[in-house]
Amino acid sequence: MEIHVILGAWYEKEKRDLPWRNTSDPYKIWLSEVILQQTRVAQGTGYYLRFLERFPDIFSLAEAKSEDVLKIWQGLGYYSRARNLHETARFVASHRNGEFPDIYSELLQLKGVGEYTAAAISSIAFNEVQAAVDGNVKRVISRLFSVREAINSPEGLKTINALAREILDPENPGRHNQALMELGAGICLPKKPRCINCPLNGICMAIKENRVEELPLKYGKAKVRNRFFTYLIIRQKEKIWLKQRGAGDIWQGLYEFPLIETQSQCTINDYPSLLSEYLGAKISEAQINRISDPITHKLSHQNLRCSFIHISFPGDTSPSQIPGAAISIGEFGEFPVPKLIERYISTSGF
DNA sequence: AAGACGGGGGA
DNA sequence: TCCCCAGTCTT
Repeated sequence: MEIHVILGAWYEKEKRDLPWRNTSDPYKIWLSEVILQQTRVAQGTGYYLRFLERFPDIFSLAEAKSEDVLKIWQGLGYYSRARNLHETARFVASHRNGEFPDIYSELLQLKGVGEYTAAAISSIAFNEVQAAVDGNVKRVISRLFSVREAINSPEGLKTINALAREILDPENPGRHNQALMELGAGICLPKKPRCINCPLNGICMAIKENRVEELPLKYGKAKVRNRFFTYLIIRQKEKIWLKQRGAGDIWQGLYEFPLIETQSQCTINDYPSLLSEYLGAKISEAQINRISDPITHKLSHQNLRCSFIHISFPGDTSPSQIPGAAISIGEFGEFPVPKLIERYISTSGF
């Protein structure tokens, strides 16, 4: 199914009831968009309601004293927004007979109305097919398509804008834009996104590639990805288990011990369930010989926190679920392994 | 392309 | 503390 269909249905069901969503008055939509520039809904809502109470239409705003406009704005920050709002109101009132511009290109000429706000107003108030790309949308799109470029670089922005236009709902651009933003504000969060509740989690490229936490990329600071590895050094008599790494990740083709990767540093308490799940067998504590202190291994683009758990099976039987294959310890030197593994073995032994 | 512009809230 | 928020304007 098309993205905008899923998204639209989700939005109808989950959208918040916000005061500016029950109007098609461009004055009110314009006001809400300006207030919400770099401002959270929770912070802006009270200002929106008080502003409208004091200046219910564009003429009352146009006739107001600038001190009174700023007074209402007091505490909200970015006060140029209030000045531009006032100036634009006077312009529209005097030069356009109070009629708000109704197309993107003209909205863009207004003071304080940039690309995002022009697209938002034209799509929401006038149903013009324009993609409104704000911080939420940049994040959602970059994850949805696993965009490799930084979202604050010119190329990255071009990519995001192009994708935003592609997935736009031509029948309902305003609703679609708001749905994308709603998703970014409530589900596709900067940190700890709630992918489990996301209507698009089945088609999200970042989820598929396990890159949700590191996206969106930002130019300026080198984003180093943190990963948490727990290696299982599994021995039975003179045998030890190794596993070859697959494509699409570091160390492709090299060998290492069976590995459990977690999203965060796991503690001693996590191991029993983690191990039994991974090996498909109950691991009694007696079989765990040693757990190393975590080692940090730095790659240019990743920080690896690695722990090693030494496990032995004294008898002749071992779980059949162990990933990889058992080799004799004597053959270990014949297998290519990452530096990290080599270093650990040379200092700690098997 | 980079900096200025605010204040609040969450981790 | 740091990051980010329904961005825009200026240099």
